[in-house]
Amino acid sequence: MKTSVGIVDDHQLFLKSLGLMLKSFQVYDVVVEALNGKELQEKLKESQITPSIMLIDVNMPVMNGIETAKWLSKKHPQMKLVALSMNDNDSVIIDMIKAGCCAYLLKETHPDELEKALHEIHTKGFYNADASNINYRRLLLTDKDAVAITDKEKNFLQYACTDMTYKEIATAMFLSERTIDGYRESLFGKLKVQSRVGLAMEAIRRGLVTL
Amino acid sequence: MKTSVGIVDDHQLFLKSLGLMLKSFQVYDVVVEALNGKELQEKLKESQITPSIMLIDVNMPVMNGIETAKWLSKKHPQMKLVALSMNDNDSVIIDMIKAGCCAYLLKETHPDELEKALHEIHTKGFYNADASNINYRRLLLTDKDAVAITDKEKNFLQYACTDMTYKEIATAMFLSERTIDGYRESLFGKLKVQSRVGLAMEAIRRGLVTL
DNA sequence: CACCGATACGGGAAATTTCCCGTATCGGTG
DNA sequence: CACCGATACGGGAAATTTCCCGTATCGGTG
Repeated sequence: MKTSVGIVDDHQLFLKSLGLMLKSFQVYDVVVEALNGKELQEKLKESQITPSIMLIDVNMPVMNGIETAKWLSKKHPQMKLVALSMNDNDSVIIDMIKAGCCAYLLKETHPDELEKALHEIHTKGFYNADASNINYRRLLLTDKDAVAITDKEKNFLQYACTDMTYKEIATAMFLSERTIDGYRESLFGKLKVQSRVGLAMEAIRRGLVTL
Repeated sequence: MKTSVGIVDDHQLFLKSLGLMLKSFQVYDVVVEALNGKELQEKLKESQITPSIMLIDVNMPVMNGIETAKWLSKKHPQMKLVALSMNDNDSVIIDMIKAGCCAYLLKETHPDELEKALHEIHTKGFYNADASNINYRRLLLTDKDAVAITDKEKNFLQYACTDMTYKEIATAMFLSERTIDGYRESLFGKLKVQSRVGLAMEAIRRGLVTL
């Protein structure tokens, strides 16, 4: 019997063609396809299908890969989750692993590696992309200084990545300039930067704000 | 006889699976696959193959989509070029069209639309993604204020998207602070921003600097 | 209830950014 | 050769950012 696989990816072309590729591996059946986490939730509930393996894109509208992985690992703990992404942004990899993914594959992976990965996940339960250049040591290091950013700070970050002055931001957030100043100082420390430009860049790099 | 197609995309998974999808349309033969423009150049020269249609990803390392499209339209003017991208960044679309692409498709396009597009391109020579939300009016408007950015300015932009102060940037570029100041002022005008943060954001948004 | 951490805010100085005023050189071009 | 646009640079003021000093409130928690 073939192994059932689900795919969630907002790029339809990739979603469908990856499905074709999985089928070409002969041993997999694509039983669910969705464009984002929300759609996946609905399809899983409706169809009562539970694939053994789920390939999850990280960047998706409506409901992103991290939320999706969290939901799946809570709702279907036996399901093997595989994160699929284009950028090898460290903090995102960590988040996906934390959210319950047992493997992280880049989209520049060779199909053969995908096949090998899926096979190992199915048999051994995990897969380490040793061939890829993911540096686990660096990962753990960055994890150590992975920091908790409050909702208010995140909100401020959005404004900080803007042409607005701090005074304008304060007005927009209905807060005093001094309060804003506190957020800034706190974030400078957390993200290890020294200027607003550095802050904005780091925020984008970490995916804390969407451009 | 089947129509010959080439694909250039740095994401191997996408490259290969898209190839499978094209084959599944029955009337296309994928004759060349490359991970970037440079590799494509070599493969085309070596094999002496000239596909009728070339699908070109915009974001690629080594040699990106714009350069690749320019080279192809000069070297193989009869080849139909199709830009393939994930973001619908206006200025990039314009650049790809200018570089000789006769169509621009997003990766979130549905496979049916891709099939339709390829068919139209093959028969009529062009394709307009009317179903997609590309707003041509907006495109032309942004084109009007598309501005020429000099190499020096681009170099400065890289530094501006950094934690460095202008003084440090000046030192790093072996120029006076005043000269740097001129670049800044010029770019503020060209990109219509009023602060360094705004400049940095716009630079990233337009793909002028890579994060 | 005393203490603490999170949150909000004020005053002010130093550094940096932004914007204005100029000048000088240099390679075309009419 | 006079003129012009591109490039490089200097001086200085105003605005903004960055960083320091505080204080006050409030919801837990020992």
